[in-house]
Amino acid sequence: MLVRINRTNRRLVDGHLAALGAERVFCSEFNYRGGAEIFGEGEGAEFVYQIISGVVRTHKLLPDGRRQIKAFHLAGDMFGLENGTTHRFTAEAIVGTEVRIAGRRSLLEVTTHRGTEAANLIALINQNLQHAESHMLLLGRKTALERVAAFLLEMDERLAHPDVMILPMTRRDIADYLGLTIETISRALSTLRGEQILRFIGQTQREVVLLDRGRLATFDAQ
Amino acid sequence: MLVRINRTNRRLVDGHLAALGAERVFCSEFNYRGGAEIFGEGEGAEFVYQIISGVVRTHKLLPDGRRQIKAFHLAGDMFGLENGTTHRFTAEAIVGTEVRIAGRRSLLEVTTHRGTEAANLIALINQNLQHAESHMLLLGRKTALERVAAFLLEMDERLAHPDVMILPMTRRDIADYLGLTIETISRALSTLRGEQILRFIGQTQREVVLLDRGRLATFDAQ
DNA sequence: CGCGGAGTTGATGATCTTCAAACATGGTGG
DNA sequence: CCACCATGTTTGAAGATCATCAACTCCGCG
Repeated sequence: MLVRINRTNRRLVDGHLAALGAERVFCSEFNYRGGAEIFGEGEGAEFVYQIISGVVRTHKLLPDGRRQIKAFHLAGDMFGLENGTTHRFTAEAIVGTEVRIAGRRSLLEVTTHRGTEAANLIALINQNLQHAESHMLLLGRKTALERVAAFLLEMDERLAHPDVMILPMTRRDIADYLGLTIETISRALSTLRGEQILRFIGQTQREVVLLDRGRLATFDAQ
Repeated sequence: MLVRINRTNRRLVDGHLAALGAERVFCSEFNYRGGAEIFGEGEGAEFVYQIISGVVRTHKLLPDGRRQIKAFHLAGDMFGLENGTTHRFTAEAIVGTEVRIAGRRSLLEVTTHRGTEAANLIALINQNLQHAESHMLLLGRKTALERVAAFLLEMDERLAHPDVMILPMTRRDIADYLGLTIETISRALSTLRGEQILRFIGQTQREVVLLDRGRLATFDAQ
């Protein structure tokens, strides 16, 4: 998986990318060999890409090597557009691939200085996208215990780390969120309780105290 | 899960929704009881919602009742914003919930008549979101055979139903896309071949002929 | 009090993974 | 030219994880 970039030419092109960023977006073209990395997770998101020909895969990795591919991108598809300044995925060419590249900043700024409404809207949809993407990794590659740990950490985070976390949803809701069954949820919670990572308040089993958030995080992958 | 909507009042409010659609978006407020359906999958997407207080879940259902919850929405969260005219999810209040509502058309048209670039950008991100959402259902609730059938149908669709479908990715790529192992992919393909639904051309096992797309679709759920 | 909904726990079972072996292909170098 | 090796794929056997089935508790409520 060596990175081998063959720059071919730089010229203004039209197409979907141009339609997005309008005429002032400068587009150039690149070629990647099969197996080449186009950008890596965590790298700065300088460019947005559109495939002229070839196939690209975008994926996330867990530290132990488990991989979740988010999508395969074919000719005409765009990828690499992020809300923030870093890529949330790694993109690799599967076969020899030609891409068209536009600067991200010019593209997003087009909308920004046209008014904050559009920018806010894009940020909002992008948040949803980001959440869906990380949930795909959870559903595709995490174990039951990892999923439950991730769920508890997500809720704790979103509820601003309360002393007592009151879960508004049933075990069935949690199960259907995490792609498991209610019994598996219950067993995972019992395991975490046995590990002294959490305890329940009252009889309802919906009020949770996280006793050790750090150790809980080690139960989640990454 | 009866639908019990208690309309409380209608008045102009400020907040994130207003920030999105600017001042001219008319916002009203509604109350839902726990268990109430706010909108259903497939219904027209007339409104966008922001939670004032309470909790909402959004989910997709398979015909046999398997459910995948996409997200839990808490106070401050927005949901129900779709690219097309219909909702891709069902939204239900988990507990008593107050929401702020804005008309979708006014909100999206704000960006549209400000320039097509922003609208194109939003459409693009929304496509990614839509794909991620349906993939979450696949990863959370579909069996191995259903996933492979769905994958073949997706590729067939995106390659415009070719006579011979040339898969550019390895079995490992397919496995990591579908949240399975290469052996399971291989076994599922062999099963489908045994069912006379597909056959391989040549020795490479990457060139597939779909012999019965209709029957293949029955192997996928929904 | 009885009933239903929600949750836990145990026993069993199915699906999918892991481990292993075999085979084909394609490239490399003697 | 062919041995050789890495990569990719299929298939079988064994094993682990999670699902299913079932029993039980707890609670709220008419």
